[in-house]
This record gives sequence, structure tokens and C-alpha cells, in this order.
Amino acid sequence: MNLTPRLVDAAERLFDRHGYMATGMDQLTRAAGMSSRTLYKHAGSKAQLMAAVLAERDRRFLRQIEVSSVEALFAALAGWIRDEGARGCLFLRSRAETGGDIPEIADAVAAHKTALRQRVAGIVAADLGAAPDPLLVDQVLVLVEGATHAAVTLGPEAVEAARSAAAVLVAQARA
Amino acid sequence: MNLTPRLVDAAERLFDRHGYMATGMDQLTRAAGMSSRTLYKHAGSKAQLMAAVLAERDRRFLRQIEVSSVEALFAALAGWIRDEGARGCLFLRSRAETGGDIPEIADAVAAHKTALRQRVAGIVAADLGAAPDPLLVDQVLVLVEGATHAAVTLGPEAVEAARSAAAVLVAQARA
DNA sequence: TGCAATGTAAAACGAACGTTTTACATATGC
DNA sequence: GCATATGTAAAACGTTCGTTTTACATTGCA
Repeated sequence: MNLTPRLVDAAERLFDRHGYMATGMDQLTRAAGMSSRTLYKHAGSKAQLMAAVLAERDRRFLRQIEVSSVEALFAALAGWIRDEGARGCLFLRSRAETGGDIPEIADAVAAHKTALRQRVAGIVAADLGAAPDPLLVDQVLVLVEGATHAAVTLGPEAVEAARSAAAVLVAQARA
Repeated sequence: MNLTPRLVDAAERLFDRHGYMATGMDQLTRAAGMSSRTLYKHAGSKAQLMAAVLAERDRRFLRQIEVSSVEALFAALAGWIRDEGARGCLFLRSRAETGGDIPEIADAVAAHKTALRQRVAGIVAADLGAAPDPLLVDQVLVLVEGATHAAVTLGPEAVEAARSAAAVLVAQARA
């Protein structure tokens, strides 16, 4: 299964904007500029294509939040939302759309959320210069998810609210 | 369009667990115990049925968070998640699934999110006994959305993290 | 030069989609 | 007791779904 970037990028865009279920294979072939035969040779199935999209998005998002302070984390999140738009978390959305019944998708989502939590723990630890309090890690994680989803209706102010809330919590943990 | 509770309740359950797109009309007729002819006479269309489901869920959720302190707000949210499960926000999910392209659904989601923000503002005001700082309202709203979505992977601890974070912010606003 | 791989275009697959229609049964109110 | 409303069961509507197949063109390497 050797996946060309063109296919994965086009699929990510369509899945993200219209949803997994609502995106048909014909739209995918058209957007990727290839026949359905080639698409299936590369991707295997629609579910495997979605899993590849999620794996790529996981890499890209984790690269975006390669930072060492909570302040920088929310700045990076603000940048992501400015560039990508605010449509909620693609991982949670695709999992919910499929009821968690498609293993390729459910597994990719679980892997991402585990990696995200570890990354946030690392950022909090780097910021405090000490082993992170698990509760504080959960709080920052909740603020990240909250900013992501509140931004759908509130816009960038949701990220600013999360950033300032996290700043208070980190400052208190430092004291 | 006189909708029986049986139909709306059955539809809410299916849409919530399997998604809007993945739920077929035959599953809905079977779960509601009525013929498709009757279902269409009552609901009009699948999109209108979803809009009715969202309107009912809006009423039910706002009733659940009829409280006057931020502490009680998160206790109520914990109760909701304990009873209903953690699958993320049905409003945001159904909007995202349909790309915001179905007016009945997009409108119901917008109405709910507006009402939710107003409710949170009222709760914060009642808690502080003063006009609410808009930033604090946004922060609590972000924590509510964050708890809702982080609970999908973290479980009830996400709500506890949000509750304790909100307590810090409210205490600081009081000082 | 020729074989193997890799691509496209397009038809076909059976199944499922949301919705409408046909045909018939059962009550309720005048 | 007969019309009217309201229900069910089930077939049919045309469309679209994800996937496979058929037939043919192009390319790169031995």
C-alpha cells in the first residue's frame, strides 16, 4: 500500500470538510486525479484511506505542537486553527461518525489521543522544569480539546480563553 | 408535523450512537415501531427529524444544567456523561457530518450553542453575584466543551479536571 | 524488442440510500 | 353505518454507495 501524498492530501481535505460518510469514492478519485482502480491499489479501501489520512494528520499536528511551554502550545494551536479552520477534531469526528465500529479508524484515533496526551505531558513538564502533576496535564488537555471545539462557534477567542486559563493554572502550579 | 416522543427518542439514540449519515431510515422505522409512511407524515424528512432530535436534546440538556454555580454546572455535566455516555457533542458532530450544508441542522446547532453560552453566562453571574467577565464566561465554556470531548478518551476524569480548573478561575475572579 | 508493471476510462456489481406509492386494515365521530 | 383519518406492510422509485472487473494505453527495464 504505497500512498501518494496527492491522494492523502486530497482525501484529508474532503473528509475534513464534508465528513467521512458524506465523501464518496468518486469525489476522492476526482480530487486525487486518478482512476478508482489505481486508488484502490494504493489505498486498499475507504477505511484504510481514512486511517492513512489520520496517521498523516497525527504526524503533522504533533509537529505543529513541538514546543516546550504551555503558552507556546496554545500559540501553535491558534496557528493551526487559523490555517486549517475550526471544524472540531477530525479524529473524534471520524470515530463518532463510524460509531467506533471500524477498527482501522478507531485504532488510529486511539493512537493519536495517546500520543497527544504524552506530548502535552512533556510540554507541561518542560514548562515547569519538573515532573508534571497528572491533574494539571488533564486540565491542559481539556483546555486543548475545549479550544478546538469551542472555536467552531466562538472562533479564535476560544483559543485565547484556553490560553489564558492555562496560564493561570501553570502559574499556580509553579507557586 | 406532530412528532411522537417514541420516534424522537429512538432517533436520538440511533443518531447519537451511530451518527447521522450511518443511520438509515429503515433502522429508524424499526426502532420507532412505525411504518415509513407514518414516519414521513410525522417527521417530514430525515433532516427535519434530526432537527427535532436536536431541539429536544437542547431542551433536555439545558434543563440538566439549570444550576446557579460553576461547581454545580460541572457536577451536572458529570451526571449527564454518566447517564448518556461520552461520545462528544451531538450538535457539533451532526453539523460536521453534514458539512453545515443542511439548514435545518445547522440552524438547530447554532441555536443550541447560542443558548448554551447564555446559560453559562447566567451561571457564572449567579455564582459571582455580579456581571460576568466575558473572558471568564468563554473560559468556562471552553472547559465545558473540553470536558465533553476529552471525556471520550479520558472518561469522567476529564470532567473532574475541568471542574477543578474552573474552580481556580472562579476563585481568582472573586478575589 | 518485448515483457512486466502501472496507469486510465468506464462499465458493471449487488446492496443500500431517502422517499413515495399502492393496497389494505382499523378506529373514531357525525 | 358510512365517511374520514390514521395506521401498517411492502413494493417500487431512481440514485448513489463502495468495490471489482474488463479492456486498453503507456512506460521503464532487461
